[in-house]
Amino acid sequence: MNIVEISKVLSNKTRVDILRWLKNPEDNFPPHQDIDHFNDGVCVGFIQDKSGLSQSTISTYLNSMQNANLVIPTRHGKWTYYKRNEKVIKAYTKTLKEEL
Amino acid sequence: MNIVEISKVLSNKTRVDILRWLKNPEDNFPPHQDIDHFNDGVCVGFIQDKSGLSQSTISTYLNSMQNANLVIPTRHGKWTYYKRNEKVIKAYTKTLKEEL
DNA sequence: AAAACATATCTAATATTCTAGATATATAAA
DNA sequence: TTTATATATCTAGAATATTAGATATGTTTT
Repeated sequence: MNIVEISKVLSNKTRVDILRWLKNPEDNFPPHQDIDHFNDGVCVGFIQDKSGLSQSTISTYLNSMQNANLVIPTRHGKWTYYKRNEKVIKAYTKTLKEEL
Repeated sequence: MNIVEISKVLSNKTRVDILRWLKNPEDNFPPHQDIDHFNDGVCVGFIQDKSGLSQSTISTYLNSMQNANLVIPTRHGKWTYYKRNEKVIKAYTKTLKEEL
């Protein structure tokens, strides 16, 4: 858990938005077609649509968020679903509260 | 209190270090000459020495931290002292814990 | 008033980030 | 096995961040 690396992720509004959207997928995204739940998170396409940015940009963002261990990807067929890594997110906010 | 702006400040190791040093000035800096306390924080020169970066760089950093309301400057004679803005720092960590 | 000192601002070179289009890869469908 | 679809990666131009030297400003000292 790296404060500077995670802070870099959070220094962009869209990436903060994505983390927030993923907190309540039911409220922020339409239901998936192939699976009837958000257990593994939300597919890239939905996140892209909601953000309004390009596919490659969102893929890059999600990759950086994954490198910082803020999200966890799961492949289902041709889709990749991303969900929050609550453990790391909690560790980060805890560390900030204690050490900042 | 702007999450993205504050996260930008925290996305640099030196700036995070500065905030931490300012938490315990007595432990991290030599005593000031003209005033015998750290009530208004630490002068720029000490922070510069400790960081190892140039005067202009540290001044720029402190300015960005001030713009994000993370630190409060006070002028004493020819020195500028910077101290943490605990109110904003706390608001930030609280918001992150609740909303992230 | 001049010199010295601390800090801020200006300027510029280099590095990094942002962002999208093009292309590659992986999977599913026809 | 060709075609379509979803996502990842590559490439590159524009924007922003990093950083320091030079210079300006404000303050104190002589």
